[in-house]
Amino acid sequence: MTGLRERKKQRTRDALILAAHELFVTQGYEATTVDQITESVEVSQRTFFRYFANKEDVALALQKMFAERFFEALHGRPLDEAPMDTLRATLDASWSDLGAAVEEIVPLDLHMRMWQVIEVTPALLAAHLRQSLVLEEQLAGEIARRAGLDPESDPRPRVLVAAFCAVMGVAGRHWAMRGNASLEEALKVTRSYIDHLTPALSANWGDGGA
Amino acid sequence: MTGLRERKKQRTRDALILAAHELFVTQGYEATTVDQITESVEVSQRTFFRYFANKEDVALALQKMFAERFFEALHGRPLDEAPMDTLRATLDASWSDLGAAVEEIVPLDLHMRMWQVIEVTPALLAAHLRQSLVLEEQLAGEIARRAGLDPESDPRPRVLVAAFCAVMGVAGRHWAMRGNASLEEALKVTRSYIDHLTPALSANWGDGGA
DNA sequence: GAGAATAGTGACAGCCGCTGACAATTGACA
DNA sequence: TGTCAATTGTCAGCGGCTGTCACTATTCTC
Repeated sequence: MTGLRERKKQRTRDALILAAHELFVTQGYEATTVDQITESVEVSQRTFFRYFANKEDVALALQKMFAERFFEALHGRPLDEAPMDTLRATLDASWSDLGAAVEEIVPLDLHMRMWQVIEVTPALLAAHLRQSLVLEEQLAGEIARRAGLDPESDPRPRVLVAAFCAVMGVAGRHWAMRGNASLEEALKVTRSYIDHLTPALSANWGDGGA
Repeated sequence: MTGLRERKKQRTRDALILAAHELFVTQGYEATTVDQITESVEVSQRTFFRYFANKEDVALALQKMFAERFFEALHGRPLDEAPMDTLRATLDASWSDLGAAVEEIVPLDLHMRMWQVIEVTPALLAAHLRQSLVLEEQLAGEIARRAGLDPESDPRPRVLVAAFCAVMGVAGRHWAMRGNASLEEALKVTRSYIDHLTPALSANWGDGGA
């Protein structure tokens, strides 16, 4: 279906991601040099930087895939849902597809451990947060479009999406550090955290929420 | 009150921050080299890296000051406030003090323009987001402590603070790019965004919120 | 199916951020 | 004033990243 050239490119790209993940997870991100990655794939360093803008990029390639899929999944939702329900439903719907897509490039277990490396490595965490912010802005634009609002003037889409993504982030961090390394667990934690959002904003925390 | 040595250190540090800000704002962050900064202050490059862990650090020094002051101000709040009210009140209380503290190092106008540079420069935005996350975690710990909750097991403090900080971030970005360059305006925007949080989470957006 | 157009790669040189090590200088304090 | 400790400058060097150019591999065209 696709040309030989294209397939070759895809293969080196995937190989770079896989090799990088293995090295990052075993040695740590900072301790791994780009040269080590390229040596293990047998390409030149220059080639690496033709596939990835920088060293962070290869570490966050799968996270980026997540963002793209999530955004696409949002398009498919029916228009009569309330905004918050749309986000929640998109989460549920895109979750398992995502696992399969990841597995085609690196084993899921490796991906999970990479997630922890990201949380623990300042440079990666920073880049990851910025990437999440890009997704957030896309989501806000789409939510506004669906609701027929102008995303520039009406703050509600941005505010809602910001809160939603923030909670997703907290859940992700909690899961990466303390949960068990399964996708289902991650989804469960995330859903639970999102359900805590509205109650947490209310004045009194008298009842148990742990 | 303090020794000569201490004062000298403070002065070089402030001079570095000021020089860096001027260069970043006029030339852009990436286009400015550390050598340019140190030349304009007449210290060696090595000295620069003894004051700042990296180039990003000097650009975010004032943002860091903000975070520290905000966190300290949280301590002073009465314990009988609801968590959300505490955060809101801390915001109001610490705002103007902050302007004064900044002005001692760089002119407020320069600081405002630096804020825009941060939003526009990927590397700086990333570092800024990570720094904000550190503040977020501190705040969550303190909110949990005040409420007598275990921050590990109870998600509510983290969720509340995450949502609050996320909205503050959206407001800050909106103000930096589109608002006028005054502190009062920034506070006004931020307050307004926070007031939109709870309504934005509700199901229907029928009423006008712009 | 041969040759032209194009895409992808490797090799090399070089800038810049950042660090370790050691020597030189400067302020603190008796 | 002399000693000690803190601060700084100098130098060498690593690693991330980029521009350039020649070379190779594929796709396209006739």
